[in-house]
Amino acid sequence: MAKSKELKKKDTSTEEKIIAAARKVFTQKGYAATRTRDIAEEAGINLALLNYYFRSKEKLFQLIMTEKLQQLFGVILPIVNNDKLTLDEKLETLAENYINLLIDNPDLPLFVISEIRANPEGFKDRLQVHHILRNSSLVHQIREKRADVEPVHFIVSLLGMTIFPFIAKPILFSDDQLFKLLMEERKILIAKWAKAIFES
Amino acid sequence: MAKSKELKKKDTSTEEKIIAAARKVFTQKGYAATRTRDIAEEAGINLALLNYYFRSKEKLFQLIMTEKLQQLFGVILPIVNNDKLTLDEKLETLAENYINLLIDNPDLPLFVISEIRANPEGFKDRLQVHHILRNSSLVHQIREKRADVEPVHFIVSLLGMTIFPFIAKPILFSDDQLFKLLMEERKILIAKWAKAIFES
DNA sequence: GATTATTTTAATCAAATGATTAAAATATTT
DNA sequence: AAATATTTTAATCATTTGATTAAAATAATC
Repeated sequence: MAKSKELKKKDTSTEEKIIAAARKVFTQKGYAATRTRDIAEEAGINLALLNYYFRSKEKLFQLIMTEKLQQLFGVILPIVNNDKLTLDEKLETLAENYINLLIDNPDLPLFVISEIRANPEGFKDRLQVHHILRNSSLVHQIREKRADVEPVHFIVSLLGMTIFPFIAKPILFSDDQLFKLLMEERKILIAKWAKAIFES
Repeated sequence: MAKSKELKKKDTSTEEKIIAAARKVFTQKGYAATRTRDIAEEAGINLALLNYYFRSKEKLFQLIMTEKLQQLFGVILPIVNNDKLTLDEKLETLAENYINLLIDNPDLPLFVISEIRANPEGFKDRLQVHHILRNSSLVHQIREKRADVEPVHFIVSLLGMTIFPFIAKPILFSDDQLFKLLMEERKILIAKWAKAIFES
């Protein structure tokens, strides 16, 4: 059979079960409030096995954090740096792709921000934010269009309109279904509004 | 003497010192990551005395949380509900007052959101959000102006542009002095941009 | 200066939690 | 079926952490 890669073990390996559980618990409760016992239970295995696979809570956390940072920046960077895209195209693509990502990972922003805040030293270098805000293709295009306003203001507004609803979700929205609908609507709205801001 | 209220004790009472320390540590690290020993140390007293004044970590936390919720909504409600203010006046006042509040309390939004997320049950009722989003004077004015778009979209954008920079501060901004300057600038920008969004 | 109130010291608890271990049980492979 | 690998059981450790206690020390008040 052509599609037989490695069907030797179960559909999801134990390691994967643990990682999936860690992903869920860590992103939901944060590092400090997470107990390794929670992760083991969520994974459907016992604490001893968890510590057999990953030697410590910290190691498991780093794994998840690295993954989440790549998710978070993985969507932005290719767009922000793409010289082929016009400013308007960037705005449209960013809103669309970012909201799609956040609909699938609603906990992502609050998790990453909270943990970086709790332990900033460990991230200072790993973040490519400085580049996005100062040297990216996006920044240059913004400067060209509006030399009178610091580009960071525009970018923060764009990110704010996009990310904030997911961060404030626990406070602002109770109906999960409605929330998803609104966020779908929001893709076009944000692109439109971002353009309006540049013209104002 | 006319201005002698109660000069019997020190300039700041022990109780106040503890509360101030709790305010600082809780809002910086969150409930789960805060140790009562940290608070005691920050207050310059010992753990025994802290537990003598406030019988538990939880009690002290509730005190701070109540205070922070009042801060957070105390600025919004009087504006959002004020029928005397036009929509544009509301936008201007909100941006101005909210950013002033956040400059003095940069940790406020991330703290409140994180803790509500960690324990939503305890807040479901205490939040007047539902009213702000559905029945406030602001909502009515928005609906009048733009019947084609769900008002919550506008409000979320306004809040996003205002609050998000303070939430993302640990990631986006390293220079504290520069950050303050940018936020000052932002007051007028947000009001202007919010208006532009309504017209677009 | 004696009395009262406040704070510290230092020891200690109990519970929670991250982590380890060895042996038994179960599943997988050969 | 035998050999090997995986997982569970269950007990146990060492720390951390919230909380309490009684006695001593210090400060404030009368």
